[in-house]
Amino acid sequence: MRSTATITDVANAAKVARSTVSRVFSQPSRFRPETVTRVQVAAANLGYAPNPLAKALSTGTAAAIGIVVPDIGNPFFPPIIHTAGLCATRFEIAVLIADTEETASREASAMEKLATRTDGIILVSSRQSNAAVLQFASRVPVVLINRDIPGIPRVLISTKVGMTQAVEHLAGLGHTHIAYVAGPRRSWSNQERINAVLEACGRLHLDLTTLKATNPTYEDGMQVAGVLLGSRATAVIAFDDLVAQGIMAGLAAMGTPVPKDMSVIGCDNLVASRTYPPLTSIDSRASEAGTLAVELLLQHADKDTRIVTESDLVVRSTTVKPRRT
Amino acid sequence: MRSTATITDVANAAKVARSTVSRVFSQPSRFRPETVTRVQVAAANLGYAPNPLAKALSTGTAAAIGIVVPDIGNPFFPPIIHTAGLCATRFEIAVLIADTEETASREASAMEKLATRTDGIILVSSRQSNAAVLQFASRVPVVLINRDIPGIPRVLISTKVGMTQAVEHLAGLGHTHIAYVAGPRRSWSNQERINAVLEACGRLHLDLTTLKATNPTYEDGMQVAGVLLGSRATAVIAFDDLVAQGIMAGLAAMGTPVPKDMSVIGCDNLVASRTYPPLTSIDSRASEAGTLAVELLLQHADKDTRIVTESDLVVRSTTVKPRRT
DNA sequence: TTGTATGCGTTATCAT
DNA sequence: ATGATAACGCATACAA
Repeated sequence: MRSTATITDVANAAKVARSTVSRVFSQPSRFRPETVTRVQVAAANLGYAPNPLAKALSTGTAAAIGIVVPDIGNPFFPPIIHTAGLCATRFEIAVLIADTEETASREASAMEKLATRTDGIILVSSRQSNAAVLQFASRVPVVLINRDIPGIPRVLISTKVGMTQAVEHLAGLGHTHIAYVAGPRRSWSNQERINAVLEACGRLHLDLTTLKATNPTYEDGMQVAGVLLGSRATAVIAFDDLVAQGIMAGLAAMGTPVPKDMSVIGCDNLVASRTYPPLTSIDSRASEAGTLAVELLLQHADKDTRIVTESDLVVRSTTVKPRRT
Repeated sequence: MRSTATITDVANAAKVARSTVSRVFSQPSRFRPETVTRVQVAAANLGYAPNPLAKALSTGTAAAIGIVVPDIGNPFFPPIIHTAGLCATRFEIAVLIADTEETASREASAMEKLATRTDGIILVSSRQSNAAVLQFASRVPVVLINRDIPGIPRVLISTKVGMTQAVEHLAGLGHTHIAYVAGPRRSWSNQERINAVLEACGRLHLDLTTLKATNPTYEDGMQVAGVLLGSRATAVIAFDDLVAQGIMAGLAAMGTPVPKDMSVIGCDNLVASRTYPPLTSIDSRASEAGTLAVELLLQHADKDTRIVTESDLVVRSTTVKPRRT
């Protein structure tokens, strides 16, 4: 916190009362132009900037929000944080950030800490129980991202449409047996994705093999590649790009060319453009969620607000006709 | 900002003065155990938590720091932010974050905003002029990461050792002509890297071709691949992993197998383990810089403090003996 | 060992 | 149209 000129300094320099200075900044129209400019000049000369902390104490609103993510290092979150920050800046609002290292306890304490400094919290991919989150949200304004808890405003990054398009894309190419590599069982995203795949496969009469990547990592993706080759699937949809990347590496290591012998589709479209071959993936437009969440928080959105984002398939080079029909 | 129990509420409940409550939290030893527990019980019952904003106003220190990065979406920064946050949490200090979208003007205004809310700022890979940064640092405690401005404490993420090891590694494999693909001309990192390569090549009598990736991106890396094939180099060191990834994709697209016909080395070791083949890269341990910078800031490090981090080569699968000696 | 009083920088409520 | 003054929640110098 820096000691700069205070409102009192400006008031003295401009020969007016402190309250006048304060109001010149908020409602200049209420004053004679002469007074306004006198105050503004004095403020400029002294390099005066209002102290947000003092303002917070006086007004009861901190002009700051908190954003809590499981792991900043996960490439899924930075775009969300980025747009949230952009949006917050538009409203002259500061962003506090906390990384919970994927643990519920750290998440809880981080929220508690942030709550006392901010006007509300955006909780992304919470690892806590519904009950814990609800209890917290009853005391502090909260907006959820990627967690579907009735009673708390939330924005869900959906890939349902994209997943459906992915299956249809594969069916259109002539695939009749595909695999889905699932992510974290409890995750809302995973459940939505697998449901979409199930529905589309049923509708299009495709055989479906379901595999699991316990953790949505490159390493687990690599391990799954072996199992995948044991199935009769000619195409695979992975829980996310990271897993898809692992699968591609695993297949390559086993001498199976992608896409010739196996079509691969990722999800999130985060690193897909930088793989080789460039990965067909589902763009979830996750970054939009950051903006939406900030707006919801600032507008004190109704507790039943539930925004579901759109998504679509981005076809690149890893999906082709199956070798054997 | 949430309205919770205040120090006055606790004081009333415990039948003591406000100052007693305050001091029970800071120096419990000064009180009779009976008083201490009475206050603690009252505080616990009311769910009292000190208001950091009020404390900040009273003490003149905000118990918060700011961290300013050019682009959260760049995978280079999140690890730094992560460790900085971890370290700050250890000291019970909050972290405000700002993303400048790579522009000097946004960076300047972000720093100005953050300065009024925090006790100091960590400025990462600043895009501003030395003069502007110095001027700001004269008013507000600042620690630099990856910017070498005398007069401001700084931590530099060095890859000198790793780059030297990289050249030695290639020489050891039998390469006699290598290429270096440079990054942003003005960047401290780039200058340090190219100097290290120049020195090692001179010492080991290696021919060196220098190429440029105007922006350190995957796309520019791809474009460079063509030029690279026009040279007689049998190995290439890229400014960073992203460029290396682009080069690998470019080479693959032109039918040049890596590493058989071209050895490739990246830098930063951020995505290297997830490429295929896994990329030999230089681990710059960038994340350490976050911790170091926070410590420097909190300890009010001397203005001439200059920490240079270590680095080392991580050999994976993209570097082998040259085909033609 | 504990209580009283004051100030931190701002906004807001009265006045004038 | 502007000024005086009381909060906001806490820490601290000073008393007792």
